[in-house]
Amino acid sequence: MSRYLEMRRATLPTAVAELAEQLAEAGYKVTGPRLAVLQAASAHRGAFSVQELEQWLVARNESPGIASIFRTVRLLCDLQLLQRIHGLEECHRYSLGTGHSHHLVCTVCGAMERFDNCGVQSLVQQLEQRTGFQISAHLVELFGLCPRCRATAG
Amino acid sequence: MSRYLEMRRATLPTAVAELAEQLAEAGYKVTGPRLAVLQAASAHRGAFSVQELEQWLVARNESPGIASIFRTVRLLCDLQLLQRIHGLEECHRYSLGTGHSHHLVCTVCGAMERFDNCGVQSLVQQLEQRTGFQISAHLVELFGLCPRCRATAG
DNA sequence: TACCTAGTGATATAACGTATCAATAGATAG
DNA sequence: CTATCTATTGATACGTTATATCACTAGGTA
Repeated sequence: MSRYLEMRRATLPTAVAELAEQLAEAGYKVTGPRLAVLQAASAHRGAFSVQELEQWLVARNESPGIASIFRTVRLLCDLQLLQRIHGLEECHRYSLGTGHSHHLVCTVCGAMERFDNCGVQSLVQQLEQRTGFQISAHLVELFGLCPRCRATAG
Repeated sequence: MSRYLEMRRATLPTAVAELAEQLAEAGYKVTGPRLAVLQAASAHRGAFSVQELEQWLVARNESPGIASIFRTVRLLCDLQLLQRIHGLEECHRYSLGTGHSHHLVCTVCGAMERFDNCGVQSLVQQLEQRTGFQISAHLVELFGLCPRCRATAG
């Protein structure tokens, strides 16, 4: 394990330490700015934007430069430790979590549920036959009101 | 019908004239810049970006200011005459077409097929029961190689 | 035809993100 | 433990996409 991570591990939530280990295993250095971004990300339950991470970090006087926050987010996306969430109007939110998945996002408060099986396989087959395309990726995201906002909004 | 549209109608492709009429019916003025954008949009078969519209218009010395191109694109989106296409990495492309639909986009050349029935109804019901969310919108976009690029790429 | 106001163009501004590059800090060898 | 090497950082310039502002223009209507 990285020396720096070993030194800081006791002060870190388990989830953050595990993510940091995955960084190290992938050959990336575990640095202060990267740990800070991991902490910020794991402090947000649902979907978050880079700006929200920055605000959280600034409020705790732990903020790396904005460029490093973007770089870390990008790195985590590349390593599939972070998922980009696509919205109807914007595509600038992220959520911690491994591998391929989809999101059901509350349009009021940003609360989020992940789900894996999106059931587009038969649609994909059908369209491949009809159009001759070879389909290699898909985007499925759902939007609505979470139970809490549903209650509040009436 | 608008006087200006009546005057120019003979010079316009049918599809453009029909879109212009829908603008007029919705209470918007049919203007030179708006007609120019409609012509540019209908000249592009598949998905296009605002920059591509601008280049097409500049090449024909018919380009309105970039602000008006953006404004018109936005207006057409609001009126559901234009659809925003959400990509895996970017969401800055558009396609002409009415109402709710989805897109199958070639990741190499941008060719596009629209489809209406995305078959997420049962997924939506299932998730509403499981999560308590009230789902009101969805995003379903597919990506792959079109027949032509598939042939070229081997 | 004249008038009113929606619409336009030029440009400033904003949001989101990447490129550059000198300085720094984490990892490794000795 | 220290020196060294290079990945990483921060500051900032830049790029792209898009909206806000505001004086001016042109399309619709009486």
